[in-house]
Amino acid sequence: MENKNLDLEKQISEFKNIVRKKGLKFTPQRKKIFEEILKTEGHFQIEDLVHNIKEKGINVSRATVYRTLNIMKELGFVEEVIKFKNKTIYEVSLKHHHDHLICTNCGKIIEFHEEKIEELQNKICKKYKFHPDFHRLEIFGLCHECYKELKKKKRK
Amino acid sequence: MENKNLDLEKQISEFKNIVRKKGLKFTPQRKKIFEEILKTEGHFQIEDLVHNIKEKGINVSRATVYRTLNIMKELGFVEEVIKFKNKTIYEVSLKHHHDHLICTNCGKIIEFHEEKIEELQNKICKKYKFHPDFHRLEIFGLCHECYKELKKKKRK
DNA sequence: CTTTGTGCAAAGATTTTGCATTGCG
DNA sequence: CGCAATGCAAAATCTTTGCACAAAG
Repeated sequence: MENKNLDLEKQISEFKNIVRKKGLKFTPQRKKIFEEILKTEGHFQIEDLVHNIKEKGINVSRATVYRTLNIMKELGFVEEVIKFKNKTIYEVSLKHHHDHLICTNCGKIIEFHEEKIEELQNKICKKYKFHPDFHRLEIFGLCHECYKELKKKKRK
Repeated sequence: MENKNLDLEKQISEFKNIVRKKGLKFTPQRKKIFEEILKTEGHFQIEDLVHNIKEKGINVSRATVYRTLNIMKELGFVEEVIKFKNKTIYEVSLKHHHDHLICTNCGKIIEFHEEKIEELQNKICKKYKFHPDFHRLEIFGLCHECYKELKKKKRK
């Protein structure tokens, strides 16, 4: 628990330094948004963020949330990872790269990383003389729980 | 050329039959939209479609284009494949499955298919007891031409 | 003739932006 | 103090929808 708080402070401090190094300002709003993002399990949607912040009676406007996220994206603290049903899902980029299994029924996101897939991708890029920057691999389908549930319903 | 027109008619006819089989109506608008989609090189954006149709003086409203695309998606004639910069890119699903290299500079889309990646994906799904439906693999970066061009500019 | 489709305009949803004001550094 | 950030509301995008009318089957 204490450990966690130390981590949190360390990350916020790092964020502060990087923001300032870029000639930007470290405002209470940016701090708050960053804290809220760290509290998520790694993935979040903007509207959830806005909602969570509003709920706690903290004054950060939607515009600021959007603007801050764009800055964080540029600074590499978050990534736009998934677009599904016209919603953008962001991801906190504190871990190493991974891809996603997305349940189209319950919305659950499972992360995975398969080095061999990354290698094959590089091979393909070479073949097409393509210079990759980043990629997204999203597998949509049903998680085990939803699959079982839907199979049960079908039987009835 | 003649061959191509035969193909076209055959595909339109198939579309007509499937639409009717579903109890839906085969209207001139739906025919027109389908024809325009077939004319693309496999990928298109809704607004381009609307624009192309409008330009030819054909009367199909934006609402009808959106509604028709949703139907075509359900019927499997098109797929939503890429979300980039808040734009949805559709793909005509007449070819076998493939993935995409997307140039973030010029927007060019290169298609590829790598069976080994598909196999690895299946392996991963099994590991997580996930039941895949479809997937998207998008590699963003620079195509060879843009890479060369941007390198040249940087030097100056 | 019934039911579905269309066009239009309005409404929704998501994201960006202009401008006056605030506040960090 | 100067410049960047904020909040607000308006606007810009993209997409869906209600309703009256048209047309397919």
